[in-house]
Amino acid sequence: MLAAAVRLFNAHGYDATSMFDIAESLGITKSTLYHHVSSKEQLLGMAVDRALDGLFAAANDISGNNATQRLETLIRASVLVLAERLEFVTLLLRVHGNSEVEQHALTRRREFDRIVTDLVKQAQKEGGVRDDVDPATAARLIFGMVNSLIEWYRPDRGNPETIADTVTALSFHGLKTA
Amino acid sequence: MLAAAVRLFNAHGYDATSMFDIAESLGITKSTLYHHVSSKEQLLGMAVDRALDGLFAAANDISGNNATQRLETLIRASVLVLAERLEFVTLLLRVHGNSEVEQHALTRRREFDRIVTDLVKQAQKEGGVRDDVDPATAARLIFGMVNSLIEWYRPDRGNPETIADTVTALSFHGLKTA
DNA sequence: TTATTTACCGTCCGAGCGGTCGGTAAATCA
DNA sequence: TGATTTACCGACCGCTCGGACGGTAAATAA
Repeated sequence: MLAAAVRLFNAHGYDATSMFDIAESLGITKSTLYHHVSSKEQLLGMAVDRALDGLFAAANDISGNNATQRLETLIRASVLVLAERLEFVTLLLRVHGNSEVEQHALTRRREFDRIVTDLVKQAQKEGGVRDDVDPATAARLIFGMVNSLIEWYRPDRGNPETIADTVTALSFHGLKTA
Repeated sequence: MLAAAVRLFNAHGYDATSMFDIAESLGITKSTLYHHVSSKEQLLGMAVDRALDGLFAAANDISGNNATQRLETLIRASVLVLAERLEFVTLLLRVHGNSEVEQHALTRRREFDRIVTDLVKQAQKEGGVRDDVDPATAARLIFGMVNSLIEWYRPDRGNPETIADTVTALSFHGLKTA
């Protein structure tokens, strides 16, 4: 049910998707849908939490001897979470704070950003990451790259590990020939 | 007038922004607004065209002795267009094909993607770009990075040239210490 | 001066929205 | 068995939306 809602939200936009549309796609009526969920916003909240929980689980589970390695681990893990929970993360990344639920999601996203920025900062101190770039900017750009997955990655084309390899390679070494 | 509409579209979403909201922000009535534009969708169309025209102007104007240099030029130019037409490009990148106008924007975006992918492919042949990555994937990832600007870049913080430097540096050399 | 165009407004409309409510029938519990 | 909960439905409500329409007053053109 949540999955059906998220699919429609992503396909036509949250606002453009009516509760009737969701009910119809499930073969039930709107009334029945409201018997199982209390509001449209609740569906959104459950979905973005599913995405955020995955991201934070990855962030709390990173391994590596130093910050540079840990950053690479987090980038790779994030790609895998994006791929695995693609539709939920897609919805999350399109949220823009128009309601309490969305504000809460934004707050958690900013918290995640801070973790990444701190990691970049530490990696710079270690000398593992070039120090001629602003850590916050670098963090945003790298995760901009990671997050772009939602725009084009489709689970039936190419496996997540290969993508994760490409993303980490580009993140650390860029396009230039090795 | 277009600027006011785009600002509201970006702030609250296209669907969530009513023609009344736009009119109110301009100190006129909805009727007057409809005297100047024929529909809400027309406003959207004008805005995304403004963004796409900037991007294609950049793509048609790139210089460089080889594909690798031309790719770098295009990346840099795109960052500057994003910064300059931030609000229009923001709207463009949030469009998802729910109407004729949006479909048309998507088609033009795909055309731009193809230009970039071709450039990466050529650069690989030249040996200027690592050949262990799929060109289409690399193109999408790099421009995912570029496009992430709309999520966090604000014209009053840091100048576009500095950002463009960082983006090209990360694109070609990655995070690793030089 | 008169005719026409331009900018502007208040009012209205049909449609669609999120959500409520009263009720029914099947499943579960005692 | 009877009582209660659960899943489901049709009808309805207040509200907002994009857009249409008829009209007015100022600017412009003849």
